[in-house]
Amino acid sequence: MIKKQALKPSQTDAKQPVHEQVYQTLRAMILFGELAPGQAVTIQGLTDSLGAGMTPVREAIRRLMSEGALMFQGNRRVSVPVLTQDDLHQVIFIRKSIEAELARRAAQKMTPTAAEALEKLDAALDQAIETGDVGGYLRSNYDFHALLYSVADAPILTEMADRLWLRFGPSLRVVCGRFGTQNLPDRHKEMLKALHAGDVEGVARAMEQDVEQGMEQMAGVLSENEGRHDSI
Amino acid sequence: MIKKQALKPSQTDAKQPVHEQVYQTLRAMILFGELAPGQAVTIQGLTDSLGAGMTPVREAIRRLMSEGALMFQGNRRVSVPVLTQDDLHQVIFIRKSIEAELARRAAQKMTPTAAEALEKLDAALDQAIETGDVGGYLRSNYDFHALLYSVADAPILTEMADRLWLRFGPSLRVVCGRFGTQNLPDRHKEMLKALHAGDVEGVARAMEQDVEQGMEQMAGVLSENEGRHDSI
DNA sequence: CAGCCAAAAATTTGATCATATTCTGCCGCC
DNA sequence: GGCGGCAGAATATGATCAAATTTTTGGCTG
Repeated sequence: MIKKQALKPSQTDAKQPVHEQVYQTLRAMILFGELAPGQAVTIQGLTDSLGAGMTPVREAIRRLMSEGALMFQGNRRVSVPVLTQDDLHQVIFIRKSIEAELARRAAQKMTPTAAEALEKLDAALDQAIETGDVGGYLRSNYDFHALLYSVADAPILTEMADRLWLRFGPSLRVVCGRFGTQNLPDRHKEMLKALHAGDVEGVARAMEQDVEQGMEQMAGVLSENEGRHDSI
Repeated sequence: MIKKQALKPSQTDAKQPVHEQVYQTLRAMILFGELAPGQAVTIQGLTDSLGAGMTPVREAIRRLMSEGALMFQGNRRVSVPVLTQDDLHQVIFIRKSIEAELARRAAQKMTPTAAEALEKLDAALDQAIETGDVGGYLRSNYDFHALLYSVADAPILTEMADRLWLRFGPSLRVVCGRFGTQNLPDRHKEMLKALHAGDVEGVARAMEQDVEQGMEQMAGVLSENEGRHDSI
């Protein structure tokens, strides 16, 4: 079941509308694997656990459905989609293409401030890997990529990349939960080095490899599990 | 203003929920340029013109916003987005990548029935071009690509491609409305020929060129108009 | 006296909620 | 094992409240 946690209008949210807060909350839960693949999501469950009305919750769910983060099961049921092997290969194909381009653009527009922030995030990521902090790893890894996207200044590409993260987020959590963070590939060091050298294509190449390796590893783990019904 | 037209529960829709009908209606209006770039869209306007309640309309709008087909203007106004030169180049990049891959997959899974249907759609497209029927051209062209996607059997790639169509639909309509259908490139003939020859990479190449030429032509026209405020 | 800026009321639109209605799935009964 | 009712959840509506834009009006200045 979804744990009860009221929406807190934290300082950053200021006066965001409720449906936006619900959306952000749900999105983070999916992205960082707090909802397992296949788990059912009900409107009433969310109105209760989030303390919001039905209309905002409905809107948030529709939005996430349209982003592929939630799936409509035909008979008005909604659940977190289970990524198939075939789905994952499609995701891999697009991610490699889009994220390489985003990296290219980011490399051309990089500022010293942003580069420094990237180094910091990468350090946090390393620490999460060492201590085996799965949640921290997922967040740092996403933040690293997200920051790069924001530097790239390409809203349409960024939005599409974000959408893909939502698709494999839940499965990534499952994979990490099962096998730990130790052998996850991390090409961020190479990326940062190429960044400092001003090697645009090098950054793009490193990104493509980072994506490919991470995704292929996921594909390997998922293929072992395909068809099984156990979670975590 | 948006013209008044009640939702008709046509035979195909059968028992679709209202919010789905509203979504489909609005989507088609945007995709085929019945709403101009920059045009404002209000909830109350749609509840009146479509004869639906607020909740379904709200959901449909949220969904389309999340697809990039509608834009939130900050002060809770919603409008059809105006495609900038920069946006368009991002769209071009992804379309080339995704649609080439879709064409590749479609070529491998093509059936005689589907190939025949494609020929028919291409013929309809040619006729629309000859008679200068802009609406017919837009529809046939979309149908041609959509059929190819469905053959490719790659839901995630297809969904992303569809999303991109929604982004440039309104602008494409403007371009066609201004310059007619005569000099629009059309690589469909090459694509069909390669398809019959079983030349998978040839199909992908033809698709990439079809996309590139169509999009670049749009970019050229848009660049002339950039900054102006006149419509149509 | 006319024109203009600004402030405030009024209207329009969006956000949220409570409620009614419809549909789905399940359970018990025949 | 099939059929009908029952419970629960989703869909849809209208009412209500809040925000923003537009209009009006009053005062000031040239």
